[in-house]
Amino acid sequence: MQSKYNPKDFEDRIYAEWLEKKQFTANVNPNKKPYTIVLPPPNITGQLHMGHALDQTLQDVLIRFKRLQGYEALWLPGTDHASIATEVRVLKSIEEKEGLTKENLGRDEFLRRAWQWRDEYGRIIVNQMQKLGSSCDWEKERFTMDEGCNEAVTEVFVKLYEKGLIYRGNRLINWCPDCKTTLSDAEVEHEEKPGHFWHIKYPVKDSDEFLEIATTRPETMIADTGVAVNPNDERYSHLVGKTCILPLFGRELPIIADDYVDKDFGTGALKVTPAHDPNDFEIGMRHNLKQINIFNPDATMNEYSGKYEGLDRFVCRKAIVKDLEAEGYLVQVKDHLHNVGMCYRCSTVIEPRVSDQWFVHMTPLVAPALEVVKNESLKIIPDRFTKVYNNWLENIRDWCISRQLWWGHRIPAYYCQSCPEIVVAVEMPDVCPSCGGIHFKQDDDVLDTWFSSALWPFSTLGWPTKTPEFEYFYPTNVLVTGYDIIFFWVIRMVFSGLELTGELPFDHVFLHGLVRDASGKKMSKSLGNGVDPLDVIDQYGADALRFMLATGNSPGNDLKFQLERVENSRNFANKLWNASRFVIMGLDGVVLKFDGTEEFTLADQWIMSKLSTVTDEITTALEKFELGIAATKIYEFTWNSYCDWYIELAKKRLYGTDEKAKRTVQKILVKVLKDILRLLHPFMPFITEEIWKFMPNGNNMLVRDDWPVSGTEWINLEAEKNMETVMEAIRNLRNVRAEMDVVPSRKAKCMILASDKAVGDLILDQSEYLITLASCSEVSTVDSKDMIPEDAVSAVIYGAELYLPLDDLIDYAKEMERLVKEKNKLEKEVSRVVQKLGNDGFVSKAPAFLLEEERQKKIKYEELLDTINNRIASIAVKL
RNA sequence: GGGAGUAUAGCUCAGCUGGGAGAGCAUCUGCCUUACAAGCAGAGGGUCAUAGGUUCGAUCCCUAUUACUCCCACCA
Repeated sequence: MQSKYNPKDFEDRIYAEWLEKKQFTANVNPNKKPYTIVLPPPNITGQLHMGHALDQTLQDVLIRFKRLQGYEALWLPGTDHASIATEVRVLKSIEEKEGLTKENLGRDEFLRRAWQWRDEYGRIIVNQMQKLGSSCDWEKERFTMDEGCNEAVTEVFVKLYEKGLIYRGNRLINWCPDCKTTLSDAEVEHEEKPGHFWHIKYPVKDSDEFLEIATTRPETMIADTGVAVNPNDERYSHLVGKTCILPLFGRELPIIADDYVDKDFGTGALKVTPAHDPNDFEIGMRHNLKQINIFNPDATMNEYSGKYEGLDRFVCRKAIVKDLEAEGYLVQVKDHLHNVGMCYRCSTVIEPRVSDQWFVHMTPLVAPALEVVKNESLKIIPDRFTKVYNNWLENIRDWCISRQLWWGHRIPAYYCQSCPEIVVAVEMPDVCPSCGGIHFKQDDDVLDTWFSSALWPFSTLGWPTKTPEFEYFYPTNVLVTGYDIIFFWVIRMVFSGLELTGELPFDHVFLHGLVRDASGKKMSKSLGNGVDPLDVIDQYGADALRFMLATGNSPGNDLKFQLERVENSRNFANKLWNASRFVIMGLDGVVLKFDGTEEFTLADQWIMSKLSTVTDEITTALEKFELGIAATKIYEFTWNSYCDWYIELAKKRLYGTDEKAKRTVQKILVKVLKDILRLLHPFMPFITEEIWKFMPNGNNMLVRDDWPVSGTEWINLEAEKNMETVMEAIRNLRNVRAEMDVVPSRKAKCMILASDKAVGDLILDQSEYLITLASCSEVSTVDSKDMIPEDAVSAVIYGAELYLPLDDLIDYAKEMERLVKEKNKLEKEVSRVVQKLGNDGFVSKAPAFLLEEERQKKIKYEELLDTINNRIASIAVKL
């Protein structure tokens, strides 16, 4: 093994071995319990970013943990066709390279290009995931538009249609004039933007009165078909039922009364534009108002707009305002902040429009989805997002699922060319059931990309066919994804799974946050602040990146990406690498198995006891999805307990001549290291696998069925306590020496003056560690102060004073300073304890163990303080 | 207009069921001590946002306030 950890030497090779030995392949296996995660399929729009790396790291930690625990663990990978996003990207790239448009290409050629795109990016994505170490079962890789998923989508559409849950309706929908397609409500992003309130006079017919109307969108007046006021508004009640004249156009508009109108907002009079505003649409329905569509698909004005025809909507707005002003209809203009809906893909302002579309009828699907959260069969982590989940479902409207795009699942609806009949079926029908006609045309539209995503947990396992895989692996166990797609995806999977399979698709949702850059901004291509996971892997290794991502934050919180933290993780890997190297080099190829004849030292008992505890804690943390806690624990145990202490404590025996002692310490070193590798493997799979090869009996791979069990028989609190005392002594000695500026090479005698004989004996018994770790030349006990030379400094622990005679090296002023500092600290502690114990409330109400603890502390601190005070007194005379 | 989150060391963040505040980085001091300078040893640094409340006891629970962030929402 090389002295520097160099992940490039082995990461790719290890991954290839895993694949070759089919370590990630999951099979139907009645002898094992299944554990399933389906990967949130990345969009094939481009390369993976740091957010994906986070998402996948969390999943990989969980799936590797379960695989090690002995589950038949399936992590099913795949990619998403991402209908609108991909179509936009592909078209843009074609336009840039060849100057061709969608229309130039035609549907078939466009689709051919899109599939090419998919193949290319699908490969890139798989490669990236493998670099990261994702342990997916690649043999089961899926794509949302592959044959099986296609079949599932069609089947679902037909089924839901037949059940009345999908219908075709003429409704007001969100239209993106740039993408030229409808969008669901979830796909519209709202942003508050400064705008204006234009107050316009609408003359009342056969009168010299005017109705003053306030609007933010004057251009839509072309489509006005009424004016509404509140029925209780006395200012206008005499006008209800009359007619007013649309300025500039002269059309007559009925004045109606509707409760929707707020008397106190604007002027209390509302122009009604049923074809281009959701509220007006509803009002229009109630009052039978005409709908006039005034926009072309690209949101330029259409033929209804008279002289404004052909103008862009915003240009038209200016023109109309100018004309209104010129003709004296414009009363005033006010600044106004209002919410503007925008396309989540291209940020173009959405145009509400009436149109024939396909919808999912949501009401019947909502109740079961709410119920599973209420009765806790579905748990969302962290819990606070259940509120978000509930709130969305409670206010949901029907889901518009048809898109005027080409890249996607084509809607299985067939229009008879001889009569108005629409047939929804898996295959194109032969004969029209109404008129007997034989010519059909399939609906041109495709489905919302999230329609197929909603089926992902089961369509990928073969559903609607009840394959053995589906029966075995479904329902899946946990869904890991970002909180930003709760609406788009998580909820839709839940209600789809419940409706179609009768089961929850997963019982836990584990949500993580977004990855931000070091200054807290969202990473994005347009801002250019994205960090490419591959670059980081190239520089620091995949394990370092993974470890940083897994420890960076707590569930549901955003994570700031900091290279220093990756570096720290890399250093940790290096630490482990070198510790392993040290252990392995010391083995001289001997087979090591505990045989019951070993004599364990205090240090051995201590590390084994700590190992048992930490194993237990890590297992529990992982089961509770507390990955950050688990990672921190293994980090601390490895670095602090194992490397900083145990290896140092082991060295003397390891280098010594006592063969038996040497073998014992080797056995412990190896045992603990092997468990560290197992516990760390979910987080750092590459390095742990690589080191594993060098372990005795490490010829198998580490990946499966090898999670350590916490050996409770090793737990030894007495040993832990005693070892802590020894460590405390060592720390104090080091501290004293450092404060006195005594170089390590200068060894000193250590004389123990024990007030508690047990402590004195313990230290003396473990004195070899004071010699190796605290630069002591020899250690001895003394019975009284008289036996200690004049020029000595002391380290005080509970139950003993440790004196270091340092002769000329002692600077008493410094020593005094140190002692006073220590004294102050102790006085604070003592007064705190005294106060606490003097509090009747505490004494009578606090739990007994705590009371006892405090009493012990009081005794301890008072004794320590006493000792320090004596020292101070004796030094004072020397100054 | 509703809802949520965050506020802890100079920076980035942990802190599980209330019981003497932690890590990494940065800073200071000393060390090439035969696994590791991507290291070792030691040190400094925090009225846990503010004000109340509950409690014997609050960083943690409750209320209000402030600041920042985010989500949802058809008042034109």
